[in-house]
Amino acid sequence: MAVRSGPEASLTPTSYLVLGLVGHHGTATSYALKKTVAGTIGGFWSVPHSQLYAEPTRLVGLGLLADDQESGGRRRRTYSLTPAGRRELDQWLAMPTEEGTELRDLALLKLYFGGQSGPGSVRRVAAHAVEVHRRRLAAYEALVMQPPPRADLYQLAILALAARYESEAVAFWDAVAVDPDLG
Amino acid sequence: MAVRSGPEASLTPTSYLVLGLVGHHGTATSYALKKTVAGTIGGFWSVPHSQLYAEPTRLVGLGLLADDQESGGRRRRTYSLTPAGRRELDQWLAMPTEEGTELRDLALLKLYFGGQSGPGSVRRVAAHAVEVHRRRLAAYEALVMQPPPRADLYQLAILALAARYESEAVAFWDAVAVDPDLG
DNA sequence: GGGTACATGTAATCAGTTACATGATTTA
DNA sequence: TAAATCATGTAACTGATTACATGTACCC
Repeated sequence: MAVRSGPEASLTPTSYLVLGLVGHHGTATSYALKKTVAGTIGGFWSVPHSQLYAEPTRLVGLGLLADDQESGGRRRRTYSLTPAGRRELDQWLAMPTEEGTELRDLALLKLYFGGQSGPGSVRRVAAHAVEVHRRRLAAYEALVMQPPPRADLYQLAILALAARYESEAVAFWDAVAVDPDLG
Repeated sequence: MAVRSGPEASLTPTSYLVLGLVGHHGTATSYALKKTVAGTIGGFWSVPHSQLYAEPTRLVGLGLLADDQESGGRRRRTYSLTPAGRRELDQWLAMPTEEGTELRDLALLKLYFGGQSGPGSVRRVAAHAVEVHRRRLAAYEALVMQPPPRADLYQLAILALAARYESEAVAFWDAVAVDPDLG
């Protein structure tokens, strides 16, 4: 007789992202999740919108979410945590993780092979990366100044960390753009 | 009659990672790729080893890699770039990317929902994250001090950037661990 | 009343993950 | 010679991506 229970084996980070967002909002439609992701976490943990429709369906099947579908009009589904879903989420949130941060970045991957592409390519890639990170930095700073509704201190702290990373990235790529040989 | 050519539509970042590594080494087995990834890029762009066996096979099929299989012993396959592969890689390396960095981090995701889990959980998750990032920082610093063979300036610069991020992460999580309420 | 952006999904495909399997070397 | 670790793959499954499709509300 096992002590642990629940379907945790089949849950992915996306599952917990959905559970967490629904838990945070109390109640949410897929579209609401999409908006939240786009506005905040999306910057450091993106999910395509189709997943935000598919995943809640799965979670309902697992008994972790309840859904309430409108009978008229758009017939849209509103999700909320079941007690089992709340338990599963809490348990996951309390468990430290072994993995660190993955800095997934195609531009860094290209730079990694910069020795094969030559200074011209490196300079162009770097110049563009500067712009990309500048924009992101501006977006994060705007969010910190004018936080989205329902944002709490943890979320603001994370935005601040992300902003710090972006500002380092700007400096980094700028240096590369100025001197693509890293002389 | 199209001007562009090649199978670039079906190539993923993993494909280019493999092409780039093979190009960098001149010639490589899957195992060699695995070692390189584990030692360097793995920190910011990880790939499971099974992909490093499957992907080269696909690339051979697309005519971008050539393989040379030992007839005796381990019958291992050694890959090298074909001219088409070199062209495809160069073209990709020269093209700036729109996407920025994704800071994929399960611990940050948990912290994002920290308001739902309480200070106790947050503290424990943070304390563990400090350790994880400390170890990574140490590993990056060791690499910078004693670079792997064949590492060039670009690769060292990236390691340095990663190290800077890790040291910020240590500070960040340490602050959270000390004061999980972010008072 | 026609266009455009918002809103809400479904379907097909496939890369990536996880798990399994096993031969070759080294070490104790 | 047994154990452990290094080296080299294969197989099955499925979550994620990409593309398609359509309804609804607002605006000019």
